[in-house]
Amino acid sequence: MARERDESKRLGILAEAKRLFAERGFHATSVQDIVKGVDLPVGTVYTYFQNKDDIIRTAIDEGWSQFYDEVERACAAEPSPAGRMALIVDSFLPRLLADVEFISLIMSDGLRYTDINDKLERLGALIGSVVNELARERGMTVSLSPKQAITAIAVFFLGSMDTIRVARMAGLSLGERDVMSFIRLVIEGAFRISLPKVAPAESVPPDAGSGS
Amino acid sequence: MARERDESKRLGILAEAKRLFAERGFHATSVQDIVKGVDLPVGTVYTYFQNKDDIIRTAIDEGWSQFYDEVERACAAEPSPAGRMALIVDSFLPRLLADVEFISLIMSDGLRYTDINDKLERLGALIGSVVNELARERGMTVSLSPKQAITAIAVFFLGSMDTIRVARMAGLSLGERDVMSFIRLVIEGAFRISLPKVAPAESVPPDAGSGS
Amino acid sequence: MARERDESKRLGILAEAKRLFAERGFHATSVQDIVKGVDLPVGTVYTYFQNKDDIIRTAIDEGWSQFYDEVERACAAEPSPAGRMALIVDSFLPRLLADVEFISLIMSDGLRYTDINDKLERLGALIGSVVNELARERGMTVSLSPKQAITAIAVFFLGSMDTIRVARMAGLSLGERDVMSFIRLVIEGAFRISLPKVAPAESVPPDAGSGS
Amino acid sequence: MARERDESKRLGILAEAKRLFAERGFHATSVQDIVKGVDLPVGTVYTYFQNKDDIIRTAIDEGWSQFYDEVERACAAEPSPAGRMALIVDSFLPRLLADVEFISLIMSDGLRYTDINDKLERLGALIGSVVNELARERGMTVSLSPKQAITAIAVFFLGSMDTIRVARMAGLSLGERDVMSFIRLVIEGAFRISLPKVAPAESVPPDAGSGS
DNA sequence: GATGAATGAGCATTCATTCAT
DNA sequence: AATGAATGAATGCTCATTCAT
Repeated sequence: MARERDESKRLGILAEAKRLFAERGFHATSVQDIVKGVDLPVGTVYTYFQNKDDIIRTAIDEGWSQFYDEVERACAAEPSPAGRMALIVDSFLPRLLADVEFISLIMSDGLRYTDINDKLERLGALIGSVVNELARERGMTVSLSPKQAITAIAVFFLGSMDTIRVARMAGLSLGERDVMSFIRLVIEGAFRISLPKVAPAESVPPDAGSGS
Repeated sequence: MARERDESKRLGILAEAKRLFAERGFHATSVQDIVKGVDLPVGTVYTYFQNKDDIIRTAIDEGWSQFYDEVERACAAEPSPAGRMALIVDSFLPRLLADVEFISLIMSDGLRYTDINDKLERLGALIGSVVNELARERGMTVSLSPKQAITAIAVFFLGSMDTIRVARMAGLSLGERDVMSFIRLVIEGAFRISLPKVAPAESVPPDAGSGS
Repeated sequence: MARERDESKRLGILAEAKRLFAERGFHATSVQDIVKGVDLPVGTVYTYFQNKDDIIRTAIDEGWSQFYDEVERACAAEPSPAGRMALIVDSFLPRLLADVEFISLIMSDGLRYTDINDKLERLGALIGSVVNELARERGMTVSLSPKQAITAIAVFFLGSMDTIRVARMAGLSLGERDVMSFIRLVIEGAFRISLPKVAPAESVPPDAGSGS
Repeated sequence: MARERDESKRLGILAEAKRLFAERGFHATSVQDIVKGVDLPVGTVYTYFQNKDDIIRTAIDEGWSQFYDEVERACAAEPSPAGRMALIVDSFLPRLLADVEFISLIMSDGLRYTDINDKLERLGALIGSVVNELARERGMTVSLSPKQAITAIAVFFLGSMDTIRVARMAGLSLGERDVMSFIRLVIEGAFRISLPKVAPAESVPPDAGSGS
């Protein structure tokens, strides 16, 4: 839409901001830090963004939409519930886990700058429906109320992210692999299905694997 | 002979700092903000703490030890594994949940200022042993490896905290009650026991129920 | 396109800083004092200098180079050793003496912020060579070892500066004129030459006569 | 006069203050630094001294009187002018040189807190009279006016101190030994006498050799 | 008298944002 | 539109001195 040159500046600022916010936090990153990392004059930031808050808001919103759109598209293209579940667990969850610092930022400072409500409810509903369909397909009666189901999803999702992040920062001997294998175990146990083994998440490059 | 160090001042600073850190984050809270809330001159802070970092570190460390010591004492006094599990779920988890903002601070900014490794490992080990004893008592074979077990505990623990925090901040219609009931469901399902119903956590005053 | 760096601001800050440092010392002069004297907001200082140390360092380095370059140029343009000696004694020494407070600052606090080693060795070598050439021209054998010569130069140079400064600050009845006449006496006695009488140094305006 | 215990505290504060002032300068040394080094409560300082200025003033005044009294007594006890000169050069000058940082402090910050006028004039007069007597004894006519003589003394004295101090701090390869040998050379040349060689000044312990 | 906590103005420096160029 | 110097309130922290104990 805009000139190519301009959009690349905007994206450069966004990428560097995201990187620094994830690394040091929102408050510990100055606007001057961001432009230094991307070799642009300060003023430029205010051509593309209203203010510092707008940078974090945009980074979250754009990352999230890209991610969510892709999840939705991929799920729509996948005929079987089990396949959709495999997609979520094997493809999308690792991508989120690879970007754990930034997702955590979304869940902390981000909450002050974006409305995350809709986003979470849509994602929860999507996962919830996959879960329900899978249960139905497997001839199981869901013993959880809708609210319990959504709670379960939230606890597993946020718990996974947080476990990885805290373990990494605190130097615990728990990693992505352990969390992934635990999640698979839970799902395989709950639905009595067998999810295919996939390449370990560690092979996903940290900044390319996820748009969020 | 000189004026004596006034523990109530130290605690006042600590409490106000904890409150503000939880509310706005560490960086967004200035030392002047803290003293303003407790009506003390800036200099006083530096009589009781080395610097701003020392405030957060102390708040975390003291809160954590108080909490952990109490958990340990209560568990030691409780003869049956099921009783210990009930204690954790019905007494200690709600206390943590009541102080969710601050626990989250510990798990984010706090990681840069305290060594949380030991703390988490001790807590994980304690809960792990309760889980194991309960399983043994119930005549069950534990199908999880030790690492899977610790992962499970971390995911449930951190996921519960985070779900409540995010839901609260983002205005989702999920609450402490939902998370508690989910956790009970999981435990009752896993061990085929029935945990007694207790008073809802909401009745616990936010700042008195937990030293953490 | 943006506003350009304003060299006059930089020089204004430098001049005011130099004045205040000389008057009260480095530690007793605050950055706010400096900007107050030159009617600029604090922040501006940090556009032109990295920090307070950088101000004193720059003041010393730039002043010294200006001074030294001029001495060197003038000496190179003067054919006879006696003429070079006269130049040093009658033109450059008075300029240093006129700026005695700041030179003293260089020799005290300055030593902690600049590398003065090179500067002094170059100046010492230059004066030393003038002394040697003059001695040779006058058919005298130098009875001082090189180290004794450099010591002599240092003692006379620093002693002159210090005598004037201390006398002025302590209110003694010794002045620039006395020190100058003593130095001339020593040189005239040592080399059996007669240095021309020049205008008294007091006529040199304190801040214009020397860049140092 | 006061109780032994008290006087030792006062002297301890004075010694530590002198050490720190010489090392870091007056402004860079806090009162709390001083008491920390001597393990005394802050309040004590204000029992013995009116304020921080009073510490430096006292350190200078007491050190100076002790030193001057001793010089005067020793000179009075020494019958020959040459002996008095030897005393000054070989005994008292090295003691001052050993305490060069503090003497320099006297000559810089010290000038703002003490009246040094009298001290310098008395010392100058004493040295001046030794010089005169020695000249008379050697059958020489003094070719310097009284003011020139006092200037000469000041330049040599302050120049020696400063040369050593600057050389030491700037890392030049000039030392006490060089300065001492230069001073002897000048005196021996001027009076055609031979001063006895003495133990090198480096052997004088830095803090015991001088009361100043 | 001895003590050391209390005090708050003052310090060097940063930073989001503006706006002259 | 692009630039980056300008701005000054705000930051974490220090410190000489006082004074309750």
